[in-house]
Amino acid sequence: MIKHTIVIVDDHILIAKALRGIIANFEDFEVLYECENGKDLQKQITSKKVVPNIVLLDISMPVMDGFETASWLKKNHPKTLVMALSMQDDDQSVIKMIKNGSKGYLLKNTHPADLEIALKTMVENGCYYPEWAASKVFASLGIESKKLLEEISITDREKEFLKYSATEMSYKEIAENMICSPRTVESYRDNLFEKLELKTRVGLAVYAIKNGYDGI
Amino acid sequence: MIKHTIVIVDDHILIAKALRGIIANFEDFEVLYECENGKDLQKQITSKKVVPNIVLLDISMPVMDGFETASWLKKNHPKTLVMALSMQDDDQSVIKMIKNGSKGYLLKNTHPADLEIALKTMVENGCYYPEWAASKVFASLGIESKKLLEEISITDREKEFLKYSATEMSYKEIAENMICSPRTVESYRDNLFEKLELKTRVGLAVYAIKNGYDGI
DNA sequence: TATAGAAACCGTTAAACAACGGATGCCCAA
DNA sequence: TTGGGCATCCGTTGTTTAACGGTTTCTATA
Repeated sequence: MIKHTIVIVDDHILIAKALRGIIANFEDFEVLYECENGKDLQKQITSKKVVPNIVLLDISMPVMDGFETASWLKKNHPKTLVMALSMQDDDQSVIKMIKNGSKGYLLKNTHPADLEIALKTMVENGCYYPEWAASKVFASLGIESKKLLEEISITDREKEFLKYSATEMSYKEIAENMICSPRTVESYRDNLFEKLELKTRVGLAVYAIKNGYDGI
Repeated sequence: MIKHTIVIVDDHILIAKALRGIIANFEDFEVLYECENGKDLQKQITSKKVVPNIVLLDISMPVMDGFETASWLKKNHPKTLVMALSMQDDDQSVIKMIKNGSKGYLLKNTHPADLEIALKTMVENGCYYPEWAASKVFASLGIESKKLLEEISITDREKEFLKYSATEMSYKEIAENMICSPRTVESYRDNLFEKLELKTRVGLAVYAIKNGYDGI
C-alpha cells in the first residue's frame, strides 16, 4: 500500500524533526521533508516538484505564517490536505484556518495516537476536527462576527507596528522608530482595532505574540 | 554501557512524546517517562522513586513552571542535571533558569544533533550553554541588575492579576473580577513592575503570556 | 509576642491611551 | 481616468494608566 505523504512546516526545527519521528511509526504515512516556514514550503514544493498529500502546518511562524500558507496551498495545491498544529485554541485561529482551507486542527498537547487518528480521518473523510474545535465554530456561527468572514489583511506597515505594540514603548516612541508621526501610529492602531476587533493596546500585544508578529 | 536516564517535562504532550522519539535514537541516553508539568514531575519522582540523571524542562507551563521546577530539583535532587528547553531566548529567562540551577539552555529550534551534543556536553562537563546564551549572561553581568540576583517570588494574588493583565480588561474591570478595589489591583501592578523591572501594562501582558500565566 | 509580609485600601498629578471626527498625496488596477 | 487602498498627518475629548506618596488589618513564624 502506498503511504500518504506528509510535509511538516514548523519554525522549531527540534519539534519538526520530532514530529517526523512520531509519524515514522505510523503505518500509512511518511514524511517527505520539513520546512521552517511558508516561504520555505513554497520553494521546496516548486523546486522539488513533489506535492505532498498532507501538510502539517504550525500557525505562528515568523516569516510566512500558517494562515498565509494555508491560503496559498488552497489556491495553488487545492488537493493537499492541511492539518493545522497550534498551541492556541482560540476561536479566531480555528475559524481563520478553516476559512483559509485547513481541513484539520490539532493542539500540540494532543496524544500521538490521536494525531494518527486525526490524519487517517482527514484522509478518509476529507476533514478532521476535534470536538472542542467544532464547538467553537458552531458557537461563533451564532455570534456571526463580520470580521471572521472577511479576509483579514494586515499591511506591512501595520505588521511593523504590531511588532512594536508588544513592547513597552509608547506610541510616541514607536513613531520615532517607525520614522513617522505619533498620529500615524495611532491610525495604524485604530485600523488594527477595527480589523482584529480589539479595543486596547494590550489586545494588540497579545495578538502580536500569539500570531508570531513579535520578535520578527 | 549504562545509558543516562532522562525525564521530559512539557505540557505539550505531542512535543514531549516527539522528543522522546528523537532521544530514542541517541546512543547514550534513554527516556524514562514524560510529565506534563512540575507538579507532575514531583509526584512521579516521589512515587516511582526513580530519579533521572537529566530533566529536559520546558519553561512555560500552566501549573508549575520551569523556574519553580528547576528550583525544586536543585533543592531536592541536586545531582539531577536540568536542561531548559524554551521558545524564548530572552535574557531574563536564561539567567533566571541558571540562577535556579539549570545546567543547560536550548531553544526549540535547535537541530536534534545539537541536542545530543548538548546532552553529552552537559553530562561530561557539568553544563552546556550555546554561544548566544553565554553572551547574554556576560552582557547582563555588566548591567548588573539587582533583580536578576534576587529570587523573584510572585504571590498567588499577583499571579491571578497577571492572568487578567493579558486581557483587554481595565484595572477597574479586573478589580471586579478579583473582588477587590481598583486601587488594590494597581498595587499588584506596581509590585510586579518592581519585581519584574517593567513599567507598562503591555510589559506585564507580554510577561504573562511568555511565562504561561495567561489562560491558566 | 514582635515582626515580616501579604492583602486591602486611599489621594494627587501627569502622561498615555482610545474614540470620535477629519484631510492629503501616492500608486496600482479596473 | 477613476476609484480604492495605503501611508501620512491633524484636533478634541474623555478615560485609563503610571508614579508618587501613604494606611490598616491579618496571618504565619521566628
